[in-house]
Amino acid sequence: MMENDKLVSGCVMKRPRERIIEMAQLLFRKHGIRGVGVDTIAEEAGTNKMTLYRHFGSKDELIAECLRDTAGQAEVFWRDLDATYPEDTPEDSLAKLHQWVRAVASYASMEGGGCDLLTAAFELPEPDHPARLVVEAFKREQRGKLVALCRSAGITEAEGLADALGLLLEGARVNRRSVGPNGPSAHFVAIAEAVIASFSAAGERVRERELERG
Amino acid sequence: MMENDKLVSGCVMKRPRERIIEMAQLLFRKHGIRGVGVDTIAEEAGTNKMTLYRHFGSKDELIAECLRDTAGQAEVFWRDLDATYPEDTPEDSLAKLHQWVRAVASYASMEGGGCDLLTAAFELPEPDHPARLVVEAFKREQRGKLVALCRSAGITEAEGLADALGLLLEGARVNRRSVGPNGPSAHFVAIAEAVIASFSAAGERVRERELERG
DNA sequence: CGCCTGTGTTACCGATCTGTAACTTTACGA
DNA sequence: TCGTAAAGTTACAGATCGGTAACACAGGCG
Repeated sequence: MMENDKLVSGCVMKRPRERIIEMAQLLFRKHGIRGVGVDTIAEEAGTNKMTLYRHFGSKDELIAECLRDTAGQAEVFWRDLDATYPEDTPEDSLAKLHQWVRAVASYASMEGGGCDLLTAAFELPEPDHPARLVVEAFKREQRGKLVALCRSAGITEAEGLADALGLLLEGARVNRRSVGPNGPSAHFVAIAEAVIASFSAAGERVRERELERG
Repeated sequence: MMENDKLVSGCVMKRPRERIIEMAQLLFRKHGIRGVGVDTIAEEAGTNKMTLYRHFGSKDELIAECLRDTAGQAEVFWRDLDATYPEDTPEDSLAKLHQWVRAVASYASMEGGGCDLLTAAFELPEPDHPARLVVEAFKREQRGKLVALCRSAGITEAEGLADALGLLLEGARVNRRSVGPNGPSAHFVAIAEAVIASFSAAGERVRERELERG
């Protein structure tokens, strides 16, 4: 029983705020953000519209809060990755990079795994929507972490490889959304491995050339 | 003056059907598909709701028609490409592949270039929506053409390269939508070239090995 | 001239949307 | 036991949504 849970008539139940966020995330994934109203969210969460508005103020703020919650799951993701490969040696970091590929692939192949922020970016075109700030900040942060991982793995063009992997991952997500899980996105791991290999080989060639020169 | 234009009080004007489609595409890009109503579309197109419904029957059908129109532009794209590189030799096909990269990059960097179908896939989650059929068919068709191009360019793993390029392109589009045109998507051409090079080199290595063996 | 097709106009339907007001009930802690 | 804060209830406002009915009007063509 967690900190913010409550006992209602003998039944353990999370508090309304959490129930609303979880149900909103679920319904947003199922029907789209604009495809579900606050009334439905509140009812399905086992509460009512007034409580929802007392907690979040507006639907837009609820959306932003849902995205912040989703983005927070990425921290667990990186913590797990750091726990598996705690060393900072180039060899361990390269293994960690390969593990990153497998992990994001398995996460992205889950039901709506990691698509929430992309969906928001597409469904809410208004440039000053509170949700867009969350999306932008998250994307930049993830790119930074991936660049750092590539760099400590000894990749010379760390930013190039990180961007390549980032685009491939987002492409895999969106492609899965378009043509289903059996399309090109199914080969994400193989493609990503090939790209990593080519960037590693490029670094090797540079190093060999430097050795030749003296 | 085109076939379907009309002279109204001395002014050349396209017919309502075309005006509605063009204005709908524009407004869908600006406010999202669910973010704009049929009333607004009709008014902004200089006509009225009844005419819209007489032509398209429903908003969903209008959406599908808009996507079919957008998808049709890809045919012009490939025709231009074929016109520039009419030969089928591996050398010309490889040059054509590089030209494909540059062309889709410049197309994707245009205002909402090629994002309409992705937006629809994200905004319309219902699996039997008429728009989803258009999206799926289009994606498969484009992949087929790209695979064929890679193959005639002498790439051994034609499908692998085609999928890699496809995912990169879709990733670039969606990334641009998330963090703007100055993010990782700005390096799409460089990344795509690197990937092509690595797939070409892989083929070279295979061929060298076969030569060594006999 | 009369016909016909395409288009414009107005009014309307029922449903749903975000958001608010006022009030009642519940739970928990001092 | 009483006070307080969170949560539930009901009703409603104002707007917008997709979609339809009925009718007026226009131009082209025989």
